[in-house]
Amino acid sequence: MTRSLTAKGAQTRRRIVLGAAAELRERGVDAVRLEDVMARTGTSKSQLFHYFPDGKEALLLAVARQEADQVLADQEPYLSELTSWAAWQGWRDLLVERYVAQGDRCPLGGLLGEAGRRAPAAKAVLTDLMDRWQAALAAGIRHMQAAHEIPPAVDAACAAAGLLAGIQGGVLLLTSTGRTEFLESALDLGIEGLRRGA
Amino acid sequence: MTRSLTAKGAQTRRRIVLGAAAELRERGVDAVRLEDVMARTGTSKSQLFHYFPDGKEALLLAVARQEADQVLADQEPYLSELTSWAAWQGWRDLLVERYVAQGDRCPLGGLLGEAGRRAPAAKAVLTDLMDRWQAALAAGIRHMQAAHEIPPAVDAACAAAGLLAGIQGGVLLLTSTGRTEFLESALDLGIEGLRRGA
DNA sequence: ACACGGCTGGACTTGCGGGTCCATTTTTCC
DNA sequence: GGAAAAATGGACCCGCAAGTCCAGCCGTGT
Repeated sequence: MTRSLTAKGAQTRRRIVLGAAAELRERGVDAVRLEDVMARTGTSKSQLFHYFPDGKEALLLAVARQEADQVLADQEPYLSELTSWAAWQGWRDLLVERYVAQGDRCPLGGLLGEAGRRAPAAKAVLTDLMDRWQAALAAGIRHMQAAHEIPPAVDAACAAAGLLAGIQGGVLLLTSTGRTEFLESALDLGIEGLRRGA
Repeated sequence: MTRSLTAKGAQTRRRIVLGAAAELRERGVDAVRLEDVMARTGTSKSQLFHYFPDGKEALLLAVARQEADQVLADQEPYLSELTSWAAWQGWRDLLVERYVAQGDRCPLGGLLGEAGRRAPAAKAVLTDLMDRWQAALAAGIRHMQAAHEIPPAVDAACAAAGLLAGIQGGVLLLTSTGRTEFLESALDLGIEGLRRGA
């Protein structure tokens, strides 16, 4: 993107993005203040605008990209290798554990809500994330179908979409109500449904 | 709550809440400005603070209560009478139709996200809504079990939780990506799962 | 009718937070 | 070593929107 970045500059930029991401998780999208990011990262306002001339929105967009990649990376090594029921179960457990540990801090939850309306670019990042996520699940389903573990009648894309919806809703309800049953039930029902060919 | 309300006063108050609700749907939780509510409802700032002395947060809380009740009311007459597969299907279709029509405006989506963190009262409204919603679904499942349409091994509460998670995620993804497949798949898979006893 | 209390209008204050500017220091590169 | 470019510090500006205040209006009851 922006050329001419000193090693020191790149490091500072990275520090800003990471600090902003942490601040985002703690405070929420629209409660993040540039001042907080400055304090956490030990930078000044001129630095923020030096590396992100388009201001807050551009910074948050960079953070969104970072977090979106992280969401998928956090599901490895399971997500890319959903080739056995054990892998599915491991993936399920990892997901639950991770989001329970996160508590009410969802890195992208805020963006999903409605922040995307004023920031179409952020919306694009989110839809792209969901596309990749759904594709990974669908690939896993097809692997299992090839291994005759899931009936061929199952539409992989549809099943993946439904499962993904369950995850998102489960996480949403986890963050807002503090209860894990929604996420766990959604995952268990979804996986059990695959087994039975729903 | 507030006593000594003239008929005219009650009407104005109601007008404010309704107008604020509309504004909330259109602009989102934290993008709502008191000024917008004033313009839409033809009221002045002193009126807003007259009826809601605690300011914006109290107003939005009143709106949240109103909208939460509406969400359940909108699912009638199906939600209370999930006693046949036809009723389940009708409920499913109604839900999809309603949210698709709403487009990217979700009355409570914003609150679910993270607004609840700074407004615990709003959070309580949401958890209460989800409780009632889940209970209604569980009741429907038990009806079907009594009619031997759903295997008795199914845990009604868990299945309802999973289904609800799918709905929330489906709506969330509908509002953020514009695609209906998530909501539809989640509902179809959930209902199909009930049939098969997942 | 008249007085009291709720109702309404609108100007004003205040604080917060994003964005700008420029002077200074540090790095890079020839 | 020195000029040019990048990195940094921090003071300043500005608009927006929540919340305050008070003066005047209605309508309700005795």
